Amino acid sequence: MIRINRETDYATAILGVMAAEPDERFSASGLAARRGLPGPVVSKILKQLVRGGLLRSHRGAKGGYSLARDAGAISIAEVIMAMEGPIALTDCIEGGGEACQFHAHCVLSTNWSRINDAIYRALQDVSIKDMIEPLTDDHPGLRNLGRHVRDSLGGSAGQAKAFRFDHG
Amino acid sequence: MIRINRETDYATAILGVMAAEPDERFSASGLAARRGLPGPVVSKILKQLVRGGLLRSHRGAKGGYSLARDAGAISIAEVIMAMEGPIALTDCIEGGGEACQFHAHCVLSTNWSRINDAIYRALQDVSIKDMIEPLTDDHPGLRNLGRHVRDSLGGSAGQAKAFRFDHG
DNA sequence: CCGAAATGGGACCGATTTGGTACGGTTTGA
DNA sequence: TCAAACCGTACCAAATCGGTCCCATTTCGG
Repeated sequence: MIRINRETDYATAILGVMAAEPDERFSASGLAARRGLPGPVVSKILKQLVRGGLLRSHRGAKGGYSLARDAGAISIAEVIMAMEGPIALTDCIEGGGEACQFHAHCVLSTNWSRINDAIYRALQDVSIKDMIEPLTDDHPGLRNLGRHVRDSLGGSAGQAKAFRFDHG
Repeated sequence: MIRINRETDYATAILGVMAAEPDERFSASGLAARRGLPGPVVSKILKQLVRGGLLRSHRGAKGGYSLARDAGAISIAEVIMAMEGPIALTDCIEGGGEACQFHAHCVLSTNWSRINDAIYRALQDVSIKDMIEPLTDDHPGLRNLGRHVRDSLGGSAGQAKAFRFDHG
């Protein structure tokens, strides 16, 4: 239902805690306690974020997790992709057009692709840092959101590509 | 995965066919044949769209479905809501804040709400009519998209409300 | 050198959602 | 009266989601 799953939501919450003290090193259990979330879930999420390149992990005793980059440089779009894979509203977009089993409506797919593009760029313009502070009227990152959406819609013909996350 | 479900996709395809001949009356089986979709599925979708007020139905022989309003006045947001219920990225938004079982991160919920708001308004500005024609650079509906997104982000403090569809 | 504290990588499971089918009832036009 | 349509709803298999558990591996510290 145009909905991100719960783990992604938790992920932003966890990243929010870490963003407040960027130089700290956090253990999974510590973060779980801080957010009141079940330990195993937090652990699972953290592993995923490491695989996505958003966190760095340090093994062994006194190990833990820390942000891989500045919180201002981690976008919500990246968090979603790390947790859920490519951002693709429809099967058509995800499959690059070949997934339309019924080949039903490829006229529309270009426009779905544009909408997808717009949403992606909007999410790309909101960072973890933005999320942890109350947004004021003219927060630069968020004002740019609108512009990028407009730009993406004015661009050349739709390339029906999903925005894939490089998990490698 | 920030993904609309397949039936919603089909719904836009079906509405697209109907929008091309606004005065026609379409049977479920006819539409299914035209789009190459399984009959029962199309039928199910059409019923849902009637309940959502987007289509009018006419029973009996020579009956069928027709658009309840002009195709330019039916937004993608409405289609999604008719098919999938309220547009709410997170549980928090949907439940009005009380659904946070772990009460984890209500600092962030306001900002999620703003993002949700932006996406909703963007989808509200794209009509079925827009979807059936290749979008040019400065299609008015799509240019407005960006502006509305910006407006929603500049607004007053976030009211964490889902955009509910009145199914009654 | 050993043990505790951490992460890494899975497997696993119940509950929900999704995608699709089926069937009996009701309305309407010829 | 009969067939063409819609209406409602129940049903089902498959996929996804939310969450737990277990064990291997790494590292620090005494």
